[in-house]
Formats: sequence, structure tokens, C-alpha cells
Amino acid sequence: MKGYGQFCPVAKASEILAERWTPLVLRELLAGSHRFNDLRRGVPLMSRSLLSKRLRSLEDAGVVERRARPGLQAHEYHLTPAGEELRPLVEVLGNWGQRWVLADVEEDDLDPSLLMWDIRRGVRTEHLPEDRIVVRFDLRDVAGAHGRWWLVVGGGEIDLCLTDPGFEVGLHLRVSQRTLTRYWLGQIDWSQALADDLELVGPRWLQRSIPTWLGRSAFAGVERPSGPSG
Amino acid sequence: MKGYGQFCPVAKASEILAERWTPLVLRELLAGSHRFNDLRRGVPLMSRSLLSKRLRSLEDAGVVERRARPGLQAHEYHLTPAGEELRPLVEVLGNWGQRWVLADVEEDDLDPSLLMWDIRRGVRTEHLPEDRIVVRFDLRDVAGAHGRWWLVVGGGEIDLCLTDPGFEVGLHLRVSQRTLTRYWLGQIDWSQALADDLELVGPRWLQRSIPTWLGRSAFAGVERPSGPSG
DNA sequence: CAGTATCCGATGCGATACTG
DNA sequence: CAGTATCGCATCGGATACTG
Repeated sequence: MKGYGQFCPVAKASEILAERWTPLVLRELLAGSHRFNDLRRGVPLMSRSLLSKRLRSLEDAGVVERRARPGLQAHEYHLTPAGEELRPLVEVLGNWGQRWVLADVEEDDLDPSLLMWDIRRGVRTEHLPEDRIVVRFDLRDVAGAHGRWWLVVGGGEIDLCLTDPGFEVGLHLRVSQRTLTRYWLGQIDWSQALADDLELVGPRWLQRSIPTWLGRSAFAGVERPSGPSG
Repeated sequence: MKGYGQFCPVAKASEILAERWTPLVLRELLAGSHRFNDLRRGVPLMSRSLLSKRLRSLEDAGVVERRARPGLQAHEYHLTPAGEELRPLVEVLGNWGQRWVLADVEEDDLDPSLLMWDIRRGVRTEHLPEDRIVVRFDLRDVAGAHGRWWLVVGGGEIDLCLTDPGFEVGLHLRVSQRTLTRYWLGQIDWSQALADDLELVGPRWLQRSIPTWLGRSAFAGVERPSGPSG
């Protein structure tokens, strides 16, 4: 049996949406990913076959539209109007998760690639300095290739590299992935991150500017129940 | 693997909420069911073991509180503050389902018990006549025991019976379960139901009053995309 | 009534290999 | 790159039986 055998709108919506991975795929689509491998980057633990299958189900459900890319046999995945209207759902999920679930970040949920990809996507281009800056991130507790990143920003351009792009590094961050994740999520502020284990090396003015253009999660501002007025 | 391995609030919330049956269990709790078998009535196709298991998971997640009932070894299930804050989630799901999924009611989703139970719960007591009235429903296309119902309303009392309670029947409805379901869901109005296959037998004033106190789904008023301004 | 324990079949899903 | 097909296991979940 697939459905719930109920005419209730909550049940009919849940048949489509309350499946494993589906809300995360929607989150990625709503965040603006359209290509298969871009979507994959947002859900790295999901297998290709399953992502393919889910996209197909969502297409059948009228949530996703698959557009062929001319020449190639690849596609682009876009939300239909019905899919766009799922933004409130993902927001409500995220707000609730931020308020009630993320008491502490579990070790299993840390993922340096996901974090850096989010950071890249969240850079506030409107607050960037004019000139190009290379920011090096050293995630001190991450061994191997995923422990060093170069973020190239400025001049309307944002790039994230796992290998040294060669330009001079303007600012160098050394921080544990936990602290950077907690800052990203809004659990601690910049000064608390500095107090924990964030170290900055570089010109004073750059150290000052970075929190203005380094974004945070869309849910960073959600008030927690144990907070001031909760 | 159980979780999604992501620190994202959407992912953490989905680990708890985007599981099979879970949104429907939440719907029932939000609708005010607290006892195991009351919950079951709202999700009749869910097995007891699974409902038990889900309630346990929700308890572990801090969404449900299980209270022992003194003397008995039974419990009452109540939403915690975190659980109460899931009301917007269920509303968003229902709104979206109403707008985009319920194009037509599928045969598999019809369920006379669920429908009559919903109707019972939705009776607008504040619009009821003073005196007790017995309304008999004949679901003409439902064979067997679930095709005849007696709704006893009035004087602050609402009862739903599958067997003749013995009182004099004040109003008699004959209608297909599809038409009654479509009215309940807001897909057709009362006059359209009468035009389809709804027949009423009883005093004129009672025929007039019934649509004022017979409620409809909480999502009946949600505008459909193909509607006037969509 | 109000569940819990056990069994076992369905299927969900990841791994791998393959294709244009 | 952008997926799809196949295989096999692990888990989910329904049926049944059992308990206080």
C-alpha cells in the first residue's frame, strides 16, 4: 500500500511530501539548484538512484518540471507553481527544527563540504568589498582534503575551491568545524566564535568586514524557546 | 542509517516529522484526540503496533508527552509545547493538499467511517437547534453496516451511532459517500450536493437548518488554483 | 481496553555497474 | 556529465498472538 486511504488534504499532501529525503530535495530546489549534481551536493548522503527516483515522483506529483537541456541528454529541474508554493512548508519545518531540535550540533551532523557550500551560497554579495579577496578556511579538526578551503569573493564573483587557486590569501581563518557550524546556525555570534576557537590572520579592516558579508543560515534568527522571551 | 547527516534545521525537523503516518498522527493529536483508540480511529489503516511505535518516537523527540491514567495501565497522549507548535506545519500541509492534490476524490480514499467521524467532530454546536434531533444518514453506495448512521445532536450533546438509537428520526439524508465527502471537503456546495444525489426527507425548516450546523473540513475554504482568481 | 512482542513478507534504498 | 538498471540486504511495517 502506498497512500493513506484518506480523503483528508493533510493525508494527500503527506503522501507526496512526507517521504524520506523529499523535504531536503525541495529545500535544494527552493534554494535555486536545478541540475542533478547541484542537487546532489545538497544531499550528499542520498544515492543517485534514489534522487533520480524522487525527482521522478515529484514530477508525477506535479511539483517538479523536468526540462531537457538542448543537445545534451541532461535535464534541468524546476519547481512548478505547486512546487513553489511549498516554500512555506520548508520554512515552517526549518523554523521548528531551529527552535526545538538543534539544541546542540551532533557530531554525525557535521559536514565540512555542506557547511562550506552553504557559506558560499550565503555570501552577501551586496556587502562585499570592491576588490577580489581570497579567504582561506582551515577547519582545524578536519583531516585530509576537506579541511582546507579557499573562498574567492569580490567583484561580483564567488568561488569555492579545495585547492589553492594561486592568488594571494587576504584573510586566513582557523576554526573548528563545530564552531563555524554553530556560528552559521546562529547558535553563537561572531564574538563568541572568536572566544571559542576562531582565529583570524590578516589585515584588521578585513577581520572587521568579514562578519558583514559572511552570511548565516536562513534560520539563524529564529528565537529559541529557552531564549529571552521564551 | 537513520538521520540525514546534516546540521540543517530542515533536515533535523524532517528526521522527526517526515516519516510515514507521522503527520496524520500529529493531525489527530492537534484535533484533540488523546487516547490510543481515539487516535486509531483517525488513522484506521495504521496498525496498532506502528501507532504505538510512532507515539514512542514522538515522545523521544519531545513532541508528545505520555501521561499515565491513574488506576489503569492506559495512558493519555498530549502534545508538548514543541508539539503544539507543529500546528502551522499541519495547516500548511493541509492548505497545500487542498489547493493542489485534491483535484478529485479517488475511490481508494473514500472512507465512510472517517467521513462520519469527521462530520461528528465538525458539528457546530453553537448553531444547533434547542431540541434534540436525530439525523439519519444513508450512504446509498455503501453496503453493509457502515452505510447507515444516526447522528444525535442538540442540547449540547452529539452522538454518532451505527445502530438505531430508538429516537424518532427528524431528518433523513440519502446521499452517496462521494457527494457527501466532496461537500465536506469544500469541493461542492450544498446546492450542488442536492443537484448531484443528495436527498432530504423531513420538515422544511430542518432541511433549511442543516447546512448551518453541519460543518465542513477546516480546509474547505482554501482557494483552488483553477478558481476565480487563481 | 490499551497496548506490547514476535514473526515474516514487502519495499525502500544503497552499491555497483552500465549507457549516451 | 547525467543519469538508469540491476541486485541484494536491511529496515519498515502489517498480522497475529499475547498480557495486565
